[in-house]
Amino acid sequence: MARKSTKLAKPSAQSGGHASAATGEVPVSNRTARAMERRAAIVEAAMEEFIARGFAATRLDDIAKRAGVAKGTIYLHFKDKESMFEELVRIVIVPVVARLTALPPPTGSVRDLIEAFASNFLKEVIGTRRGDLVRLIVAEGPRFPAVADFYYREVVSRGIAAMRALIELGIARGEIRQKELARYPQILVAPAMIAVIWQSLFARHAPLDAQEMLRVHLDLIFGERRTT
Amino acid sequence: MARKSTKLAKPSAQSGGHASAATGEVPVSNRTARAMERRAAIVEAAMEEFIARGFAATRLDDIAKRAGVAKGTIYLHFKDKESMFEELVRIVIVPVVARLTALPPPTGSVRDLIEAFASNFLKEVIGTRRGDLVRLIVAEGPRFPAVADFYYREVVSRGIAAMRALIELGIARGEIRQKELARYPQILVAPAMIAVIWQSLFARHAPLDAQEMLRVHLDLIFGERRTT
DNA sequence: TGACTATGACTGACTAGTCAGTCATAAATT
DNA sequence: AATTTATGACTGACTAGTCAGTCATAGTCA
Repeated sequence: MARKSTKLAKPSAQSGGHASAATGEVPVSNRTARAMERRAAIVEAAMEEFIARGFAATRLDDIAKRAGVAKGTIYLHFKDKESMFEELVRIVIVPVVARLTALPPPTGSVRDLIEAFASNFLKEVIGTRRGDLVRLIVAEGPRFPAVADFYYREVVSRGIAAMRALIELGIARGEIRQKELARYPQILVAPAMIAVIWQSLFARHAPLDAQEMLRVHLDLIFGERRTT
Repeated sequence: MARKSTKLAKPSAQSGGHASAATGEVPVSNRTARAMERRAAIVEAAMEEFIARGFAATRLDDIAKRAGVAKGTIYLHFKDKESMFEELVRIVIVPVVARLTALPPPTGSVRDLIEAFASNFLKEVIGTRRGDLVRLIVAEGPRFPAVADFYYREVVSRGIAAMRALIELGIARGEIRQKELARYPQILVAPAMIAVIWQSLFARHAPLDAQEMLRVHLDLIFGERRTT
């Protein structure tokens, strides 16, 4: 098996190396930085491919091509396809949760708080690649208990708890009438989730103004808003 | 269910032949009936497998084994794996829609109507194999435009229209306050969809009393119900 | 500073295995 | 016997994962 190769010395050079030379940009210098960049490229490419084709139908060759690396390189960063998928979810989800979690500025009414939250969710998730990831988790969850567990633990249970706290505050302050709502924070969140799914599946058939829908939903919970 | 067939009798002759002779039961005699039975068994088996593993990861061999037929038999009924999946969705969805559609007995309040609808949905879909199918459609939809189109056309758009009509009636009768709700019937349906997904993904982590949640949601829309 | 060596990140041809779809043959039915 | 239906061994295309070999870079020395 002489791997062969050697191939033509492939002098021409263009490649192999990274273009660094020609353009002279050479921003990344040391190896580690380069490796991190590649890892990021792989994660990005993998997300695109998994979202587009689902786990089983995604080819590692395609991920490699899209990331601009050789297939073997993927295995320098991830154990196998499955754990790549699981890590991928973590890598992408964690920062989103962090950002979404870190923004409760304890000011104003509960409705304002929730509205701020919703507006962020709208911007960060609905209709974005991130939203597609959520759909992907719904899709692959049953086959990846690890992913479903992670998602439940890190996103769902936290989100539900946070919403419940907000609802209880709203009830205490008299902003929310329906006391039972605290038992099912899912109701508060449901339209946002539906919006995520709708954008992935039906936007082409019937576009949905998610922002407006969420506003109407909040009006339903808090009562129509007086024109400020 | 109904793995059925053949089995029982199954003398020893495991063989392919059908036991018909031995027991003399010969329930289904003519070919067409037999063929229909087999087709149904294939559909049933395929649904189980697709739900459990997703489209790409499902093996036709497994479907055949589960259905109790040879792989080749599948190809007597379906052109290929892809069109089998598409037909499957139609075959399973159509009767559900028919049943769900056919039940508006024009009696009582709008809330009663919606409640009847919800209770049916609860019984027929949430937490059942059918609910899993819905999740599967959400999962595979983007890769099967034909399925997404069909589902939008036959289920979503009809459902939205029906809900909108109901909401408008409720508004006209003074049962529903929020007039804007008619613009987003999705809000009315969202908790039910969330319940479907929740049961597939998170029931093991945190069971959800879907019926109670839907009741709370209707209370939110119609106002708390007086104890009848 | 320039030349020489050591390192390990990277490559991609290759292997072993999987699975959709076929078709020659067998079984059942007429 | 002729015809229709069912079977399952088989094929060929495809792909996850491997690993011998390459080469850009970091490190060392003069």
